[in-house]
Amino acid sequence: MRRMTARPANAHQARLLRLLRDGGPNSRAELGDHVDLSRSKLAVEIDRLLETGLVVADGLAASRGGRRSHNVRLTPELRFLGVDIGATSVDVAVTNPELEILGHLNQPMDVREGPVAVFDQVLAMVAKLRDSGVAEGFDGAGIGVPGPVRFPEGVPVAPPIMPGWDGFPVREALSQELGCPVMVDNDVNLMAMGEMQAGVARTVRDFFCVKIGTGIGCGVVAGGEVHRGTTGSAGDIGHIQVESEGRQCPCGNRGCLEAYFGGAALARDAESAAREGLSAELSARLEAAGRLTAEDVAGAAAAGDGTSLDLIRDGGARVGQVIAGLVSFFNPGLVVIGGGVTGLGHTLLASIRTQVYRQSLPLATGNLPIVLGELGPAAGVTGAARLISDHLFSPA
Amino acid sequence: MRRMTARPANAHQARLLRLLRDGGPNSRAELGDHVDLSRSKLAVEIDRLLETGLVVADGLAASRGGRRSHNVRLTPELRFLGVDIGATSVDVAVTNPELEILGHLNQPMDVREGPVAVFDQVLAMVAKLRDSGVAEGFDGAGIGVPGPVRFPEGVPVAPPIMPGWDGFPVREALSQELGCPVMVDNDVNLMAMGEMQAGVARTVRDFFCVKIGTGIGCGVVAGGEVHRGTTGSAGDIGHIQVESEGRQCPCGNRGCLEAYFGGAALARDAESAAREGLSAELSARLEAAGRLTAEDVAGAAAAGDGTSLDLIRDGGARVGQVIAGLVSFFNPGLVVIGGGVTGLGHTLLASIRTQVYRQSLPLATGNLPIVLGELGPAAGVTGAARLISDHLFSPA
DNA sequence: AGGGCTTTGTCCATTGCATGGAAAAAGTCG
DNA sequence: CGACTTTTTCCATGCAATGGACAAAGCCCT
Repeated sequence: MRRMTARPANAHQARLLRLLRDGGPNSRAELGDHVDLSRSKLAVEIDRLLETGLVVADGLAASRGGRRSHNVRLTPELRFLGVDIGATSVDVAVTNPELEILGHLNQPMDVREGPVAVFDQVLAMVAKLRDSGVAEGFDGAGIGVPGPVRFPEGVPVAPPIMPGWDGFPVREALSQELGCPVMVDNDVNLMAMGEMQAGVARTVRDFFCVKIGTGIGCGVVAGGEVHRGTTGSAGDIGHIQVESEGRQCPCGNRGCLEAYFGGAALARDAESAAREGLSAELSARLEAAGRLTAEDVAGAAAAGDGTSLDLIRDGGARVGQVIAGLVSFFNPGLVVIGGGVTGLGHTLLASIRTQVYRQSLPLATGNLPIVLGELGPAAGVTGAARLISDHLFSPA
Repeated sequence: MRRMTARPANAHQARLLRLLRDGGPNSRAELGDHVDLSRSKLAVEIDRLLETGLVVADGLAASRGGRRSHNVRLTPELRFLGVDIGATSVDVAVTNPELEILGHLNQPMDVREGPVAVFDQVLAMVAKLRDSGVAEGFDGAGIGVPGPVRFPEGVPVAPPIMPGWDGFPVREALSQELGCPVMVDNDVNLMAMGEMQAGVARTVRDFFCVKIGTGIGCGVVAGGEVHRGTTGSAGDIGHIQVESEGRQCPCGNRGCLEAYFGGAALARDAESAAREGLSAELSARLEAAGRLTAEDVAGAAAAGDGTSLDLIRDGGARVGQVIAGLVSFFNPGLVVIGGGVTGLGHTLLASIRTQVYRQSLPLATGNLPIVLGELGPAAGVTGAARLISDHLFSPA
């Protein structure tokens, strides 16, 4: 099947494409209400978009009191691929032009096996999705990796938890394999973009998105744009110190946030608690599985286990302590909590909120919502699709 | 004298004005190398700027191997006023169109006396500068205040250390008095803009600027733009917690950074040390003056007083601890340290550096300069002039 | 059904933006 | 002095964008 080749020729066309993508109106008349252009000029640009094949006519709109307007829509055959590589699993999804997910696969995986093995697995998952019929090919792909990325080149740099990936040309390699444009970013940045596209952050321009998975990271959005920092490592908050002379962290320092909370720390603390006999619930689960995970703690907490609840509350307080400082610094309009451990839910959220509202200045927290992400595992892949679509829907 | 009335008519003209302001070339030919325009179009835009009176012809440039180019420059009579209101003093300065300071006054003052009294003092200082002949009138004024500002309206909001200023229409009032356009911002933001205009941050797009005066604040610049946050309180880092269950802070919390360092905390700690007889040097100074200030500590440290050096080192470590976290979060390309206590100089700087380089991730600190501001008290007023000049040199 | 009103889409003349080429003006250098 | 370079102006041309006129297509009311 022939894929998308054309790109918008100017800013107006890019604007129109994004409006159509983001659930704006799709009648020519209403589009005119959103782009500051005369009706004549608008007609010209839409006609050109029709010529490129990026949009197609789509019948007539309901009347607004006069002649009915012609509808247009993004060519429905467009397909974007979103890939979200985590520390221990991969998500792959296919979206339609409106970035709605048509098919989604998740598989366990270990990034430490290196780029070649991971790519094989990702390509197999892509093939499976293709076979399921949701796509015959892709017009673009976005991919997130759990570490810093030199964004313009799409190459991971010095990723602590991804040995073997340093300098691997992810963008180039995936583009070769898929035969379409590819963009690469940090996984937390994509989560933030996902929540901005289709989740809780749709109307906010300054926010951050704390992702608590195996480790802890944070996507930073300033003025509607992802802030990546000078070397692409912005948002790397897992090793902020929360306790001087505190616990030893694998990174070499002491008292890091990740030494106290995150999937890894939580599992470890739960296992010690179980071994010390502090919780019958956790001990039973440890007995059954041989090891404990964050999900076990979540389950035990849901069953009313006090030790698990304490672990979650303590962890939330640590995270809240860090977030409180960042809120004072950044003054966001929203804080989103997401990632694997959102299963810990409202116990965690309450603990974070308490800490932030107590520690930050009233002016910064006065009207500051702190909420769980809406999209769960779909956030990353949606953000990945948004990343490449933003790229393709911008002037060539 | 007639003041500037015209504004650039389009983005090209604005671009040209800023190039001329920021020490770019001023021959027509070289300007052409910097703006992506044909020579014909460039000539048209420059001619229009000449008509508006914003720029004037200025002789011929040296030859670059052929016909000599005509020079242009910003109308040299343009004058900007920069006002920097601190907690305990005011700076007022007049700049030429290139934002170079032509006259500068500093006077002690207490913001707590309220806007009316402070305005009287500022206007008297302005009159004095005017009488000195550096300006007959002003084409625009920028003013910084030590607290959060609702930027579009130019109104302080809920400023903790400025009772009586909440909601006071600073922009409106000053504009009335001076008869020219006025922009208002937080003082640390202006310091950051100042260092970006004429100081150490000239070539950096992501950085922050920590101002340690009576209190501690931070100007945040992302992508070359000041980040003000949702309510204008971004950079308010003085009350980030550095010690759980730590010292009581006037803000109501415990363990805030400002409870440990900053002009106020340093003076207080020095006085206790003196009373406890820990330092002969400090005791002597306390005896002499009846109280101690940050300058006394700086002086004692310069004289080799161990207690003072310890106070500075401890404080620097606290500040460094906070900055380390913010560096991980924001991944800046530069950190600037400024404000009143820069007299503490390299002892402070070394202590901050040690802490940051030890605590932040290598990728974020690998090539991260941490330096003292270059401009000292001129940073704020230069930033204020830049603020209003950016405003006036943008399309009407 | 018909007439008046509204909305939408197209056509067209006009204006302004911007380009690139030609030619003139003003230099340098051997 | 002549060949070459750089800068500036001039001009024809093409594209961008507007707004007005008008036709098409709808609504609603009588």
